[in-house]
Amino acid sequence: MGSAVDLVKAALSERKGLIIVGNCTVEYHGRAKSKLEPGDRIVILKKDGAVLVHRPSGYEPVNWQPPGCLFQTDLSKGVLRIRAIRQKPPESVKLFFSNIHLVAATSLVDAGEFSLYASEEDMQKAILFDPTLIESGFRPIAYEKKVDPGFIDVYGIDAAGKFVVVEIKRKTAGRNAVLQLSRYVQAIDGTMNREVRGILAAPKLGKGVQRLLETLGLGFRALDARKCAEILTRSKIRKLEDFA
Amino acid sequence: MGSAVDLVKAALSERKGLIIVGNCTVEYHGRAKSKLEPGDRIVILKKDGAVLVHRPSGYEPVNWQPPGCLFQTDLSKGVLRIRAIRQKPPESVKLFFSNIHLVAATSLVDAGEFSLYASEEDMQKAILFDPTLIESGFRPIAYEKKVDPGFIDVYGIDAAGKFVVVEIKRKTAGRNAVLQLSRYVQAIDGTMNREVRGILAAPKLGKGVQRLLETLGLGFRALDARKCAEILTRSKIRKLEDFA
DNA sequence: GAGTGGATTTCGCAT
DNA sequence: ATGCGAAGTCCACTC
Repeated sequence: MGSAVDLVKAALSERKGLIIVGNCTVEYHGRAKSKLEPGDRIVILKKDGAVLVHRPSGYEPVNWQPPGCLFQTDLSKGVLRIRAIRQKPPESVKLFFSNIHLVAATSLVDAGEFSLYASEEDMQKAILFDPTLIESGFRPIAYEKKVDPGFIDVYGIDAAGKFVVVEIKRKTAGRNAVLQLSRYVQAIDGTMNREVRGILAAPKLGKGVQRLLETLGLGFRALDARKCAEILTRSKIRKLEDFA
Repeated sequence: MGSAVDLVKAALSERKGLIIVGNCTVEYHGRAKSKLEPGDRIVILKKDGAVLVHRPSGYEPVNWQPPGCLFQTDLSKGVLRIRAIRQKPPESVKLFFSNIHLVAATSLVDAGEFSLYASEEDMQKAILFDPTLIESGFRPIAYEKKVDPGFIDVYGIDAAGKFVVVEIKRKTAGRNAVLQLSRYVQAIDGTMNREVRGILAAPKLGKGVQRLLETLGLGFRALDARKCAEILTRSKIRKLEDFA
């Protein structure tokens, strides 16, 4: 236990990462507060001040802090105590280890690039690259256009010269997506003397959403994020700025 | 490396947890897809089939799977390969370790209870326990009352016999909270022949929200989640059902 | 099984 | 700094 404390102290002072596996309790005070009774957990303290406390099961950490924490540690009556303190918002996570199974100080090097495909942004790029994904004759004018309620994903003119507002969802579109699109159309409609159409581009519609779309006079275009990613792979367009 | 593979295989077949620190690449295919170039990472495979791939910095895992994955592993040309496969939705995370710094098979026991205080639900409970938190003379009738647009947090009658709809936010209330409250008031108003008031209970209001509230004729009551938690600590009320 | 809303959400971007 | 919306969100809960 004593050697574990030394290792922990050394690692924290050297801004190294730490992995600790052992029996502990956890207290959290901040935006909310929580208490975790004793049990075996995996704790990761990262060099940027992030904290993760993982139970043996589950995806989410039971306690945590985003990057930016300062660490304090000491040994008192056989209990290794670690405090992670955050300034904004003022929060703290306190760990009390009564038993330690494993401690590892790490100096990890990771410069590997991470690439994610088939996000909503990919769908947006694909539409700008090939506007016929929306409909024949559609010509985009702008993307991320600011209007009162928020940002319009894609905005343009159709074959007949009408304005078109496109709302993109990478998953099944629900009521909220339709209402959002509707608000955008209303907002544009109020400033234009030309007819404004709204088109929802998503892989599919939730139950009853089709009816709502029709009621509000909005359109739908089936569009799959994966296919959009493939279109981009075949094109040379990589950045949104390419369409500026 | 060979011994690491044996340890990994043994751990996975015995449904133990695994912690692996080493240099790897990661591929993800599923709802989206991603590629992570080589670098040092901390990988946790939990006994329930959860996967976490952590970089040396940051709160969020760069790749992951929620519980329910099946694991496969093998060694090929000095590369330890681990595949985590999920059925619904069909997804996979593939790890390729070229170098392993640490492997630990774990059999963690964690039965410790976790308690979280000061959630939105706690504010709701506190209001039901002490309705004067809203205003003197307020009497709650129902909570989580279903109306067309959603659920009303708390619903009751004020000192003058008017209906009151209370919308609770545990953080600063924004425009959406006001609009949500407004929709609830409209919905109730349409079914009642009595005047309906709307009160937003939150620690504070976002910018411009005060004006919006006034425009819509709605009220505001400052209410702090921490204080609600303390009130509940002093009371014996623990479950919403206690107010049924 | 799908739909809805919350989260100690976190994160990123724009005002 | 604040605000707003997306996320491979996850998760719990209702219909």
